[in-house]
Amino acid sequence: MLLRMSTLFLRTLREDPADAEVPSHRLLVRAGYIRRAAPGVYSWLPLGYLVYRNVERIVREEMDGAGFQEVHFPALLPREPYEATGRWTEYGDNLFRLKDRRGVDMLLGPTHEEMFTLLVKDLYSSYKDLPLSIYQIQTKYRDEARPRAGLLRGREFVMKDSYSFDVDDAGLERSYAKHRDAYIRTFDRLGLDYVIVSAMSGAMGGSRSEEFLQVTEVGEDTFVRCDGCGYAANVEAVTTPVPSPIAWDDLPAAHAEDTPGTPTIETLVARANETFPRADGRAWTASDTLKNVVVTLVLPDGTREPLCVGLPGDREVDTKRLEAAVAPAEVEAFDEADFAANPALVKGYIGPGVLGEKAASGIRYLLDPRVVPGTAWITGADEPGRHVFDLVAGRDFTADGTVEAAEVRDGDSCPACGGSLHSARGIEIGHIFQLGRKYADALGLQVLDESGKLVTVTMGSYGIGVSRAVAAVVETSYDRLGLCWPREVAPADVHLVATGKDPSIFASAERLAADLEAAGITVLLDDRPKVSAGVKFKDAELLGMPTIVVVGKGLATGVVEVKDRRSGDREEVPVGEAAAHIVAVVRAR
RNA sequence: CGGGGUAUGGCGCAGCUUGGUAGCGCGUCCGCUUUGGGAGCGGAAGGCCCCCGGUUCGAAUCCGGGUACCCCGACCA
Repeated sequence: MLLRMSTLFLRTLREDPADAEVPSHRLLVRAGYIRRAAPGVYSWLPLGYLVYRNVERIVREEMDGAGFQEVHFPALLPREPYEATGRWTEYGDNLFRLKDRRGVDMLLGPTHEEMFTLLVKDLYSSYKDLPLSIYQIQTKYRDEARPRAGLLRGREFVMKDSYSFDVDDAGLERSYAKHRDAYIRTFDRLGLDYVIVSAMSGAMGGSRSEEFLQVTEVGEDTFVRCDGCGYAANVEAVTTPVPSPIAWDDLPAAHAEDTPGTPTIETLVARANETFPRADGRAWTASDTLKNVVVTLVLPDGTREPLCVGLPGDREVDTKRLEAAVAPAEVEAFDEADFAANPALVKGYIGPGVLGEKAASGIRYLLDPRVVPGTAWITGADEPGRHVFDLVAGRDFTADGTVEAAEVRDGDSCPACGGSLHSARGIEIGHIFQLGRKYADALGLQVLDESGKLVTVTMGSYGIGVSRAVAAVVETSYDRLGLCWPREVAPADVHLVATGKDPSIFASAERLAADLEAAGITVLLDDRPKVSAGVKFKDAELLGMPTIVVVGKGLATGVVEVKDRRSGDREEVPVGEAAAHIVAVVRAR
């Protein structure tokens, strides 16, 4: 393939676009790879589409290589299947809905679990047909509340989605593992710097879920990693190491004290140190207090119920973690009206005494895992201006269970090895789920097993953001001059710059380009006449082909210049050997 | 859905405080010169100044109301 700058449909921008901040967005627009068509909707220009197709090709090769079969569903879908699984309403405003001329509801697919499940149900009915893994590469539509960062979060985007179908859990485990391996190969080929983190399966149901996160500051997902071992988890899925219970034989009895004007943890700690100093001389801190945070859960059917989370006073409730823990319910703040409806709760002085399904308030009470039996706390006495000291978990109060809802902080203990966790950000480039039987149940996907009994199929769901991966690749490979494509996704192998006014220079460049093309190398030839060398060099750096070849003033001494875009290394090569040399450079990686 | 910011030629911006014929750089087109780091000179095209209303002799500018976009948060298989 030979592309000519003289005729290429391309306009590079000299300055950064004002409405783009993250590097991938800024550079893809500036270098003329994409243009915004509408909020969160982008058009691909020739160079961008070449990159996109390369990424898609790699994804497809790895899927096919793993033995998965490609199918293709429509993006325009009927309402009924989504009604059957409840997602017509569950998806809410995020679903692009439309009506046909007869007023029949349709939608633009946000994901295709229903369609895949129904297709398999249509055709297959025996355990002998399974396992099966099929996939598609398809445009998806989600009416995001806030699209951002160019290709990273669009309302239209391309996703590769696969689904596995197995008769039993062991089969699902194998299908999941195959996808996991295929994803590792895919992202390695794309040159991404990623981690695999444990994730919550959340509302999707199922037992196991992992995300592939490209590590970068501009990512939207927060995850934690352990310094010591390989543990990594999405912040929603981090588990707290549970301390051993402590014997309470020697602990003093609980005693309520007057602590007027202490509705917050700060005021409480200050008052405690002033009026009730500890016997051992150490000062009270927020972590000695037990904070009881009440929220309202909104269930999918609209029912509202209060929930109280008890956690050490030095930590806040992380709403995302709490929501992940109580999914599919959503979490809302507990407001004044809610307090009025629950007179047992004394705002600012809530204690375990009234909490729990069997206690005065009847409110379900869940504890942070750190609050193990034998730990002693200062907490609300359920009377205005009073707190209880030396209230011991297990001895003086119990709860309805535990919940992972406390914020995760840098330095927290690793649940795997006890080391220290630290947080980082990432772009979700892939996600693999063990869905289980949620969709098969809802849509009635069953097969006959060996004994002739109907069994519900168990499924996995696996996604790669293909258009997002283009942006993710950029995030790993750019510098202050512009893009630096990895060879496998670059629009062309070589950017061949002809600079000078002597016709013999252009003739030499043409010959070299033809030789390279004949050898199977893709070439972007800058054959623009009357364009200064500086402009051509800047464009070559901005556009980011992995190898830049300059045919110019060196020709007088019989050499051309070969530069590596990423390292900046350059060497001079005799014209006669140039083609062979460049072929070797390109093939080396 | 909350908070902040912005809206002026293809791109990046000034002008607005204090109302008076819309400006700069880049890009584009023509001519000449130039050709190894976003060239020089001369000429040219291109603008409902986001929209609607108000004040005024006169509004890009002042006032009121919208809308859109960007960023942060909430949300996000």
